[in-house]
Amino acid sequence: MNAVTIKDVAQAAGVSSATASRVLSGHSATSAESREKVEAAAKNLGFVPNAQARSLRSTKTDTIALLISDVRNPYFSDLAHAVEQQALEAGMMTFIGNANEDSEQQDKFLAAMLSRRVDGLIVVPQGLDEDSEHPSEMMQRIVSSGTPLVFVDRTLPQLNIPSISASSATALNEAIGELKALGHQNIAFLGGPAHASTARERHSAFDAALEANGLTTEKSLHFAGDFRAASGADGAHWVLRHQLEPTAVIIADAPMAIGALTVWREAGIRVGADLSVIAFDEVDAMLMHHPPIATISHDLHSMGRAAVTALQSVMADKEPEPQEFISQFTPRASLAQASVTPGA
Amino acid sequence: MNAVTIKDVAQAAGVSSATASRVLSGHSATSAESREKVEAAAKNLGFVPNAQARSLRSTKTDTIALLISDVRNPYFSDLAHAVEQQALEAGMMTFIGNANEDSEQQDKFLAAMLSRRVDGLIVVPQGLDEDSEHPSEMMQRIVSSGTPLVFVDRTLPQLNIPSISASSATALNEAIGELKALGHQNIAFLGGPAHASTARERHSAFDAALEANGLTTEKSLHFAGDFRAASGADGAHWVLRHQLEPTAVIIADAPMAIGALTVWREAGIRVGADLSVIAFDEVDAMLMHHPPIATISHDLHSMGRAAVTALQSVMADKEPEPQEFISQFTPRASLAQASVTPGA
DNA sequence: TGCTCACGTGTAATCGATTCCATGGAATCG
DNA sequence: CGATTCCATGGAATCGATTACACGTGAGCA
Repeated sequence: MNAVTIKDVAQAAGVSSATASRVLSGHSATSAESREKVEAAAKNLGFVPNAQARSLRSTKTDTIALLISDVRNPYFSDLAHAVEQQALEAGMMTFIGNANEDSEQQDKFLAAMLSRRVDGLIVVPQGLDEDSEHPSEMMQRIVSSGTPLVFVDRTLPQLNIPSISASSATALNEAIGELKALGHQNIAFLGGPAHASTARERHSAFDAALEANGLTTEKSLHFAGDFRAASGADGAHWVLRHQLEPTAVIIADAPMAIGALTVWREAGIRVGADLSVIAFDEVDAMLMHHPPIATISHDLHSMGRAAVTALQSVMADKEPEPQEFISQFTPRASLAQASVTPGA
Repeated sequence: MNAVTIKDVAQAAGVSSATASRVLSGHSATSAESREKVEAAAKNLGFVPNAQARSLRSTKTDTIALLISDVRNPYFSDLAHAVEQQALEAGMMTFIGNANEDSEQQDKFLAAMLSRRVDGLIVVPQGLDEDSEHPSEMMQRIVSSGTPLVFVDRTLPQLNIPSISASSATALNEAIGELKALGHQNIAFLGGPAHASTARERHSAFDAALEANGLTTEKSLHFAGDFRAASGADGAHWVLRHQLEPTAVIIADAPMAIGALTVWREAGIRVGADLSVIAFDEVDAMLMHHPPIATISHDLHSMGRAAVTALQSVMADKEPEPQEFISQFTPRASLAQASVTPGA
């Protein structure tokens, strides 16, 4: 139906298509007269430029792609929102893709974006399933295609790609310090999947914080989840059955925390009395919980904006300055004196 | 960097670009020999077809767009996920756009999609701010552009567009019946913004359910929120101060419910004792709450799939069969005998 | 006055694929 | 065996914009 092209506009305005193009893209010099005529004609005919044709010739699409690992995780949807807003301000559309924590879907999306010749890519990289030496073949192709690329949240250390990430060291130090002051000795950690660099970072920062606070690190107190609610629930059962009877738990993301807290509620565990809980990611549900849950949070809005800015640097052939955000610890009533151990 | 075109592939394979194209798109008949040669050459050179060029000529993009009103609302991110998965199965990419409950952003996104010539649009329409006679000008242009379009979740009654929506009448009837059986008389409703058809539907179904159960509808017990957490919090305060001292509340979506429940927790109201609560949208946080919150939920996965299917019908110039999903009521421990009224 | 320069404009090439059309050779049929 | 059909293929047009290049005109300068 929309058969109105720039030629139609040009004809209606009585100029050539070159002039019409110049007016509509506002680049070269044009006379006030033809500018007026072309604009009137375009409006009149309801001209909608064909983005395909435009970017075929001009080799830019004004589109970037954002690949996240799970749209339904509020952490990533917040990030996506921040990226999208910032990109919009810079006049670019954002393709949001969903890897579903699955590197096959990731590759599919990346292939589609490559084929669409997006101007740049912001990726929360999926790790490598087993073969941790080589990032996925598709990721290699992206890199060798020369498409501007930055990583956000997670990174792949094998590749030398600008990354925007967060450091939880300071926050975990504070958190562990607080727990120790409350008398906790056995602190469990419900972590994320090892293929995510954030999960590894949080885990090692946890160990470092224990040591820095003079507590012993205990390998058996680490549970490997997958950042989803179901694994948080599994972790919650695991905590209850653990022979060291941990009195405090730190959980690596919000969905896992919600899963775990649901199990503890059902089991009659009193969080903030029997068990102290700290969760990564500040989401509204943590404040709804009774008692409210202490959190370690990232400034996702800033991270999203920083990722776009870094990408713009790469697109302009500049070296983006590396940036690391510091997470913040917020103590709340979910922290209590270590006293009774949770019954099974 | 990626200067490898189909001509390069053709040359490397020793055939013409026409043959190469035929092999790679798998349409017309090609000999086994050239098929083999072309495929080898393409793989060898790392050929990535240029989607712009392809769709410029073939006038299809294998891309649909989904416009939702808030990515950070789990309701919509679930819907987006369902749509995306279903579209992927049908070989189409999905552009997810975010209206932010704002019709200016909606229009911006729609314009971009129109310009990109997406094959179809699935839209959760924003209402009209004041001028409820005319849907936004951009929406009119979409319609007159002939781009296949379906509405999902919400609808715009002024336009005759296929819509996939949910009916909460039955579920609300059950819910109100249950509340009445528990002795509740004054039931408050924290609703959504009037510009959303779902908010209107839920509100009128609420009134109808009251009447059907022989309770009187009371206008002053309706609070107009905006589907976000902050307005839920406002609504919660409003409930506490209400002179009719409602003993039960129904909340129109999950973010508002979380906002409201946070306020009530802070105020020391015992949900499931002092106050009975039912929330729309089944999200994990509702089960985490102590006590778990009764919900009225939609099958978003099916709705998302149905939307894609309906869109495919429209794209094939067929009339999609209209479909309405029935929401489901799940009673939980947040419902209690009406007894004490909540103190202020 | 003559020359250069800048500016607005039109013509035509171009981006990278798909696809219409013509062609030559093989296969099939009477 | 000659005619017809079918199939694989190459040449060239095409999609709708941008843009390199050329041209004419009027201003500025010596």
